[in-house]
Amino acid sequence: MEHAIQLTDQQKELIERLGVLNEQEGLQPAVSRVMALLLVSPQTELTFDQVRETLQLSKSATSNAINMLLTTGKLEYITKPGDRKRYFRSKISSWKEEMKSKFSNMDHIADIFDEILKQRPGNTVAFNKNLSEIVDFIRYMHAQLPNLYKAWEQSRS
Amino acid sequence: MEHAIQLTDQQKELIERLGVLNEQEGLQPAVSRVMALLLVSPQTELTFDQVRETLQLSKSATSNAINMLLTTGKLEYITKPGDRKRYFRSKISSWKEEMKSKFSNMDHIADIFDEILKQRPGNTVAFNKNLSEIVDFIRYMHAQLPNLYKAWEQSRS
DNA sequence: TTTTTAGTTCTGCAATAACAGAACTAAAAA
DNA sequence: TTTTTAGTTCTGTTATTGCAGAACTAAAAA
Repeated sequence: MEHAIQLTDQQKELIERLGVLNEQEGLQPAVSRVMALLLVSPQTELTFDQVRETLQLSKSATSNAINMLLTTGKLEYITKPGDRKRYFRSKISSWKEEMKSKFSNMDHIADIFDEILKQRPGNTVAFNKNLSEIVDFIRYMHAQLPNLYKAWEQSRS
Repeated sequence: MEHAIQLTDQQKELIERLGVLNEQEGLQPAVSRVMALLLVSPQTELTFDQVRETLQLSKSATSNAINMLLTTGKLEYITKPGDRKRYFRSKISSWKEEMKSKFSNMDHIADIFDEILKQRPGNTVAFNKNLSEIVDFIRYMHAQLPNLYKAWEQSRS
C-alpha cells in the first residue's frame, strides 16, 4: 500500500460512478476506473504503481489499461529528470474531441441509412420518407456543429 | 424456410454492416440484426417467424430480441383482423429520439465532471480550468440543441 | 557484472454473455 | 374438447471477457 493515493469516500464514489458511465461507453471496468482516477485524484500525475495500488489492480490489468488509454489518446505521460518512472495524466483536451467524434459517428449511421434508402422498393412510401427525413436530420445536425463550436468559442471571449 | 424473406446479397450485407454498428452501441448481435432487418427488408412488417427464419435465429433468441426492442421503443407491432400474428416493424421515429437522447447523455457526464471539479483541490489550476471548460462546452452544446432542432424543422417547410 | 526498476507478455481461470433447443403456456381454431 | 398457433420461459452449452499471477525483458543503477 505504500504507493496508494489516499482518497476520500466521496472521491472513491465519484470514481465508481464515472467508471460505470465509461463502461457504458464500451470501456472495460479496469480501464474505466483508471480514466476516472486520473480525473478525480488530487494529484493529477500518477505513476504505474500509484494507479495499480490505489485501484488494487494486477500489474497486467494496469499495464493493459494504461496502454489502451494511451493509444486511444485519453491519457498521456510525462517524465521527470533523474526519474525512470512515467507519470500518467488525463489528456483532458481529448474530451472535447471525444464529444465531437461522438457526433461524427452519427454521420456514419446516416450514410448507411442512405444506402438502405437507395436500394429500397419505392412502394413503401411512408417508410422511405421517414427514413429520408432521419438522414436529413442527422446530416443537418452534423453540418451545423462546426458553427455551434465556433459560437461557443466566441461566447467565452 | 417457408417464411424467410428473400434478400439480395446487398441487403444481407447492409444488415450485417448496420448490425455491427448497432453492436457497437451496446446491443447484442441478435438484437442488432433484428433491428437492421426491419430497416432493410422490402416488406416493412414482419412476423415472428419471418424474422426468425430470415435471420436463422432460435425461437428464444428471436423472442428476447423482439421484446427487448419493443420495451426500448425501437420496434412496434400491428395486428390484422382475423390474423393472430403480430407484425413487427421498425419505429423509425425512435431514431430521432435516439439522436436527441445521445446528446442528453453528455449532460450526465457534464454533471459528474462538475461534481469532480467542486471537490478538487484548488492548487491544480490548469487542470481545473480545463475541466471547467469542458463542462461549459458540453452544457453550451446541449443548451443549443433545441434551437438547432427548430432550425432544422424550419429549413424543411 | 550483477541487481533493481518499471513495466510487458504469457498462461490460466472464473464469471458472464449469447444463444440453441426443448418444454411449456394461453388463446384461438377446429 | 382437442389441437394448433404464436409465442415465452427454462435449462444447458459454448464462446468470450476480464482479470490475476507469474514469468519475462530491457534499461538503468549499483
